[in-house]
Amino acid sequence: MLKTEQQQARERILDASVQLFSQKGYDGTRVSEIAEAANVTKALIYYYFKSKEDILDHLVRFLLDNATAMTMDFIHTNIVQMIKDGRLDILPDRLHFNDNAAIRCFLENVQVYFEKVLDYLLQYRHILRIFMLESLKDSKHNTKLFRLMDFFGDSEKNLLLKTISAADQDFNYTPELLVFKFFYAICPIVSFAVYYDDYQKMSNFSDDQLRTAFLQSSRIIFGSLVSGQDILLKNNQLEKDLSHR
Amino acid sequence: MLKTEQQQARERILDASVQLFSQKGYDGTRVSEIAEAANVTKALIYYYFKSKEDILDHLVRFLLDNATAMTMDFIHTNIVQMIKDGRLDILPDRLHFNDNAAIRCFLENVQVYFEKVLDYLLQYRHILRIFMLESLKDSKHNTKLFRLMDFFGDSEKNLLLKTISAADQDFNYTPELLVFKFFYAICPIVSFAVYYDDYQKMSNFSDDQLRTAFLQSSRIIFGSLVSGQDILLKNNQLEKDLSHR
Amino acid sequence: MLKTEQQQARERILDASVQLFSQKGYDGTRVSEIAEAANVTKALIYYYFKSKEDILDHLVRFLLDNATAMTMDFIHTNIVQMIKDGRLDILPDRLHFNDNAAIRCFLENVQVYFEKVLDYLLQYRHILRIFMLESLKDSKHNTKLFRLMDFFGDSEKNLLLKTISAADQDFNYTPELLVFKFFYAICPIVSFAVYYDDYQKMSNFSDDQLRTAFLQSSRIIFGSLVSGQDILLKNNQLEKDLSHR
Amino acid sequence: MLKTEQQQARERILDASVQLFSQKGYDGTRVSEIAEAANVTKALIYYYFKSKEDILDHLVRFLLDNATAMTMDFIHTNIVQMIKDGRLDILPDRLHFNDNAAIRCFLENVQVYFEKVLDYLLQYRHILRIFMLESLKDSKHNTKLFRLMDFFGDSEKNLLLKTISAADQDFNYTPELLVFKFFYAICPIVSFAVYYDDYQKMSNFSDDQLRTAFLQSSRIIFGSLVSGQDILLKNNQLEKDLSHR
DNA sequence: AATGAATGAGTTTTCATTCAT
DNA sequence: CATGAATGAAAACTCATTCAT
Repeated sequence: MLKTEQQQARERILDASVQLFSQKGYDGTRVSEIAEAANVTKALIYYYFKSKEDILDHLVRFLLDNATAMTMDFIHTNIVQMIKDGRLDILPDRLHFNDNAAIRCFLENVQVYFEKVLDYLLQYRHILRIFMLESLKDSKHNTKLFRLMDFFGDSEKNLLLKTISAADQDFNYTPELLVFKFFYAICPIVSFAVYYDDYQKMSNFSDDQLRTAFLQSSRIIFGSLVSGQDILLKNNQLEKDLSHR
Repeated sequence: MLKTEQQQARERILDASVQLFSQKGYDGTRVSEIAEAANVTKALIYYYFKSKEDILDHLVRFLLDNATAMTMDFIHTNIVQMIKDGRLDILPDRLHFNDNAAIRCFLENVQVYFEKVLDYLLQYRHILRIFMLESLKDSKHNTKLFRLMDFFGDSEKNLLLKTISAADQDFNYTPELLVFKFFYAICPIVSFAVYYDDYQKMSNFSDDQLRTAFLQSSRIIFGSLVSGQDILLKNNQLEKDLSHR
Repeated sequence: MLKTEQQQARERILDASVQLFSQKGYDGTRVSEIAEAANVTKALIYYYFKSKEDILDHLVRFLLDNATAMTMDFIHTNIVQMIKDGRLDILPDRLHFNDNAAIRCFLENVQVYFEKVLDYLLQYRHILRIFMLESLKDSKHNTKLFRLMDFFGDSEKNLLLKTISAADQDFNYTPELLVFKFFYAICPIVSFAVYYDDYQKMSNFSDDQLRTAFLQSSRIIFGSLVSGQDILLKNNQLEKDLSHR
Repeated sequence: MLKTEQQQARERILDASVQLFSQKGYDGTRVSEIAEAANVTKALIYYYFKSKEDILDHLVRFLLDNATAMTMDFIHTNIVQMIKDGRLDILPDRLHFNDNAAIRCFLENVQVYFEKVLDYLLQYRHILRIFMLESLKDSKHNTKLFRLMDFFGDSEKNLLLKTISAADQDFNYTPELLVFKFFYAICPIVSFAVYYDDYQKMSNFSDDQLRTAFLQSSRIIFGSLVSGQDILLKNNQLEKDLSHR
């Protein structure tokens, strides 16, 4: 999707759509603009896609499919593998790690996964922006951002994910912690990707600086993805510390 | 804007616009839809507003003015007042509180202010949603969300704010800490307001439960608004703690 | 619909549509042509009508309503009145006239009605042509020509018609006689109206000559509308006569 | 044209066109629909036919050629043969039969011919429907239905037919009788073929029943094809009879 | 003989906006 | 204040046709 060479017309149309939809919104983009940007005729767009909306659907599906694949990969490589190795147990109420090494290993993997997710979101930040734009409207893609944000992908069609998702629910995540996770872990990373270009223009950070700054910020929140309750506890402690200073 | 009684036509038009813009986006909303929803004729809309965009401008200005007023109020009541009282000093590199009581007072005020902001954002979450929708496009309201998010209001036209804004920059906030603040403090609260209705529908929380859960989550992050560096330090500590468990 | 003075725009649109649809068919007519012929802008057409098809629907409904009204009028003035006067009885198996005068009266009324129908069809022959064109396609107006042809109008929505229609079924019309009636009474008169202009151009008849010639031809078939069986009997006789000449 | 086996592409295209043109009209049918129905690509259609209109022309010519052939066959077998046999004379003002046996023979032949025509029209009723659809518009096939209806075929290009056609004009058919013939003989049989499927669906007749019912009805009208004046005379008689009953 | 890709020139429809009253 | 009627400009979409292979 990022090739700029002599791409096939269909891909050029998709690319142009990503650019324009993410800049001007779906409704704000004219099919003729897409045609011009993709250097094809309007009619050809309708040769490849049933309608303007069909283009959007393709983009949404593309992102969703990728996200799903990546999530499944993580689950497989980490959760499932550690369970097989006997280093991790999914108890009714929590993940149980056999030893500190297991915890450390898991945390490192989460960290790696987090960075992979971040890079993925950054790579497709334009589509993500379209996604966000649409999720804010009550369009049919309304709920899909939530799904994506939960990193669960298209869970309805995917049995494995369903199982893990169920497991995650057993995770003793209280609804309150889910609120925390959603608004203080997922929203920031999505926002980071979506506002990346705007923020960069405003701050004059280099790509690397910005990415590093964000990752550093994220580390503050990290542990909570595993054990939010601990964070809350620690933090109460924190507040006391601060106030006793 | 929230009266449902026998409102005047002009207000009904604004109300209908808020609803529709926030549901379908600016471009996705037809003037005729606004007319229908407001129970007026299209022509009357053009009697009260110069153009469709003029309606949007009014809404944006309304939110911005309110936000500005609220921010200035906070600055006055806390920062300025504490400086006058000699309890707070703005040094070239940081805020300096004279004693623990001052810190505690400040933190409490921040907390109160935060809740006020939250309620404000929740009250006008529909307009905020429009704001967000527009900020994601490269419309002329593009940059305004950033300004709003920074609680700086319409800084160009406001000398006092300018001064304070400048002061804030001296705040010894490293650019890295601004990244943290933006993505882990501002984004969450804005997202919370914007996705409030969607999240509630999904989670079946009551208004109170959801608000409380979010405020509780926020407390984790709070201190960092004052002293982000400390949080970062504490957090490194946290990680060590976790791994030594 | 036939005024040529300073008509209202809506009527001019309908008139232009009748002309064009009947000349070029519905599919063969462009909305822009209607606009030009009606001397209005394309946009105004969409101000008055939901779509191109909506125009067609209006025309169809117009003809149907008129036909229904005329049929009901006939039924009232003749059938119902004669029943009230005790001159006509609807028996399970046939119409029973009390005396020859009643038959003669009825036949005269049928004749008058027939001419009224003919003039009506001639007046609206352009709409009828559209009707026929559409009934030949499997459009949604497919079945409506049959209804119109049966002079029963929109029988579903009309209780009185329903009753009479039911009476007509009791009329001892064998299915075979209905075939005769449809193809040798209804088809000719409808065809006459629909092909009127073409036939006239080809034959150089004056309006009066053509109309008279057709009415004269019709008289041959007439009795059969009342008592088809008789005609069939007589006709067998006829054939014998002819062959014995 | 009715084979369903492994037809050649060209025939499948023609078949599909017949189906679609007769269902949706020429203008209402898309080339892509024909392609789909014929299970060929659009491009192949343009390999076999010059244009969409070229397909229609082929169908029209096909029907016309057949009708011409059939008419010529009849003329040859009956008129010409009877003239040769000295049983029939074409006088300047009328057909003259030598004896009753000749009349009887001619009438029988007309009857047989009529049934042949009926079966022919029924067989190609779909093309006939297209024909009728086009004749109602002012397309270039406008006048061809008249020609077909007159059983004259494509008279311009056919010298023999021209002669016969001329003879027919000498036939002492008054213009009034032509009106009768056209609207009460030709229109019914054409309508019967064209509305055959619709009528059948509506009436639940079997093929045989419907055909028989129509032929029976036709017998009433028959003589008039030979000697309309007699029918008219007889009919006046008929009316008197009825009224004296 | 066959086709996937491509298109010019239209088509229907939409929409923000204006205007006479 | 209020509105029904009107519209220019442009939007989405269509379609018969062509062309390179």
